Amino acid sequence: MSQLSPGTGSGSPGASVGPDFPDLPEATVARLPEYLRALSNLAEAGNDTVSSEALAAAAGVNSAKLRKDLSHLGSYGTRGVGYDVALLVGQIEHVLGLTHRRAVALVGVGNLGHALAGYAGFGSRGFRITALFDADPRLVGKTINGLMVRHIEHLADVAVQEAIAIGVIATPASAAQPVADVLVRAGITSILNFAPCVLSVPDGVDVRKVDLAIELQILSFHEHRKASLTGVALTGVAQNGVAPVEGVGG
Amino acid sequence: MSQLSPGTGSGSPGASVGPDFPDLPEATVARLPEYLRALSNLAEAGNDTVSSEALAAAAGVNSAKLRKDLSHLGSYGTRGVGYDVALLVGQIEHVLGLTHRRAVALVGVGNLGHALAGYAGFGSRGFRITALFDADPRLVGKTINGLMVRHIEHLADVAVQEAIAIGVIATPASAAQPVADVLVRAGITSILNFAPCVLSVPDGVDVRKVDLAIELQILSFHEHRKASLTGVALTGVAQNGVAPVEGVGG
DNA sequence: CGCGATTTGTGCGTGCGTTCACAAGCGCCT
DNA sequence: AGGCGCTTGTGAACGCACGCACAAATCGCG
Repeated sequence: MSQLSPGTGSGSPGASVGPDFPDLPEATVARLPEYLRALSNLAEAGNDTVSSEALAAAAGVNSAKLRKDLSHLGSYGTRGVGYDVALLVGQIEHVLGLTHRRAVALVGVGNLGHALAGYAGFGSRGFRITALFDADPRLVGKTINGLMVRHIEHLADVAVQEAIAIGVIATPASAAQPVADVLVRAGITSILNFAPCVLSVPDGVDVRKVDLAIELQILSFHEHRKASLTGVALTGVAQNGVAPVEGVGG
Repeated sequence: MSQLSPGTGSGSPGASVGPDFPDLPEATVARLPEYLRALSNLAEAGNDTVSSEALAAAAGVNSAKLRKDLSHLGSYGTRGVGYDVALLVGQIEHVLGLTHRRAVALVGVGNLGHALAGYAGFGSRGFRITALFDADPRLVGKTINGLMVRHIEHLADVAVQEAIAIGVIATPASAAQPVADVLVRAGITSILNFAPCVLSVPDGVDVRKVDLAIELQILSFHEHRKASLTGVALTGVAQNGVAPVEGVGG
């Protein structure tokens, strides 16, 4: 996934070219958004500075890990004091490329796509869904959240015109690969895929996949395992400090 | 052979309660659902057996990794031939605890929750949302996909009565922690959290988090990085055979 | 001005996950 | 029956990530 590659020379390089962090560990990158969210909350709560301990707790990680993560993007903390919240917010936003709101194209306005189109959480965190597409003529022309659904054949035009670099696929699995091909051909280099299938894209295009059923299946495994354990050790050998559940088993 | 946990001698090895795989690597567990999906597709396509190479391609992973993953659950392949698709499907389903359909409670029937309640992908992959809850009286009583939305104060009763072990939180972030507390108190031990916040739960309760904005922010980072790179190395050192993007750059 | 309390930044050991490479095993063909 | 090609299963090496523990640095106070 982290296979980077030049080429795909797209668009204007003028605006915000900086000597950024090409070697940030992927695990760190995945946690930065979490820190950013926690920091935003802290900033809203009026906090000026925050210690690594407090921020780590708010982000649900180990404090040493947090410090190491942040150290990768420079020294923005003060020993004995902590981190400047506003400064860190700005820095993380810069690293994540969130200094300007990014345009997102959403393909597939079915059940899930409809919800995503109306999801407020995107707008407040650096993204704006600027175009909706579908192949179903019954959905084309419909307006969702003030945005009209267009036929997917117009995707390339719109994507280029509105400088859209991120696409979201919320179609059935059978349609996902063709849609991905269209997205790639339209110059989109980042895809968030909600369809339960593997996408094949050329190098230089990043794909992240979110599969809701898989998440549940992983939980199911642990549930199954826990059930086996309680079945085996039914005597109640409380080997962990789980709080007793009240009002159950009656 | 993969000798797993010789102890835990629990009487009957016959039916379904077995000393399962308590030490399966977490990374492997996270991939098993992907293998299962690929295998299901292969089975539907009429394939009887499949090689690790083919299955790995269908699941989007390295074949060595796939073999090692599968080896953790026993020898279900035949050298020189491949894996028996049906057998492997059954085995993975067994390991993941998907031999019976699991009941899921969904809390928060807003924008996203509504979509999840109607998402067909759950039903076909081992889960059934059997109860919907919300705190908003305007939503309580509404019927979604043939299921009535109940007030969250009834969650504990319903969860116990219907033996629900998995809960999905699709509420705003501000409501997520109280909802999680309610779920835990109702005896639910697995939570899938769509709210952008960290949940605090007692030991023994598993939480998985899906944050849609974070996924986009991770993509944004790579997008930003790619943009910087193309800005720096604009000459286009095409060292890979990436398909040229047409009609971009205007 | 110096000292102690506090917190960052990081070197290092450890464990996990990934990948390579190959021996072992299986079926098929002659 | 025997050999050959193919595929699995796994030992071993490698790299990454995590967490501990501590030195370095800063602030506040007497």
